Amino acid sequence: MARAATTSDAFNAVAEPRRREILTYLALTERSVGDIVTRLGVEQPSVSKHLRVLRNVGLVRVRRHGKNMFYRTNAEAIRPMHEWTKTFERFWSHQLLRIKERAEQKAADASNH
Amino acid sequence: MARAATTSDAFNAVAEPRRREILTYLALTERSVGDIVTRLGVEQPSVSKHLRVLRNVGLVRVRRHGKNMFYRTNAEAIRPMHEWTKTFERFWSHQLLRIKERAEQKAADASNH
DNA sequence: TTGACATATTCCGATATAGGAATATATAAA
DNA sequence: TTTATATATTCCTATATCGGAATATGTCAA
Repeated sequence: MARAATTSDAFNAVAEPRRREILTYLALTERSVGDIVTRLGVEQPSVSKHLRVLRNVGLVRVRRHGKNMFYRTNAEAIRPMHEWTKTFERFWSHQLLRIKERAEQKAADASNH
Repeated sequence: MARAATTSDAFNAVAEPRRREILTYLALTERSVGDIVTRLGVEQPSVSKHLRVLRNVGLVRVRRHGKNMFYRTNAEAIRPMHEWTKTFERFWSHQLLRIKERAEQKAADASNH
């Protein structure tokens, strides 16, 4: 067996940095493929292929208008990733707290020479 | 060029479902490799290889105690993913709001027969 | 030192990429 | 209908995976 397909879920699709850039760019407004190409400075076929992957996992939606295809981010599809990472939030808070406490302890020890 | 290495960053490492399972399991307490093996029901070499990847990107920390290696999740390394997904939070809220509004409008239209 | 246990690494094979180049498809304009 | 523009797809190749099987490494105990 090989690595899971990029189109198997949002986690795999988003592992590619270019695709994250595209999602960020398309979050506010829909954009044509040409706009994405000039914004990212990437070859057009490359952009189309990335969009294909994003579309397959529901991370973007498309609309045709004349010769143009307008893509926009479907934020809802990012939500499961947010939820998963969120479950670790309390742990990094704890870690930071412990680091802070240790630093303060150290400072107190130092002032008591 | 091929797909980026799983060890290139947290996004790539976490794309693999088994590795997400491991991180979840190791979030609360450190665990030995053997514990992970029995918990996940996966071959030991497979677990060791996943742990290797997670370790390379800083998602887990290790400590040796006798014959055992105890791994624990380093939540801090998940934070960048959380931050990235968080930037889309307001968009899915908007989308949900729009869906809700549309549903209410539809209900109102229906009641006005 | 030898044996037992815990974990890591290597070798294998099938598979899926990403980018580049070339080309195909679709729509509008002349 | 031909031409131009926008986008998508195909073909190519190098590369990195994942799981399984076998084996290596490391540590403790007798």
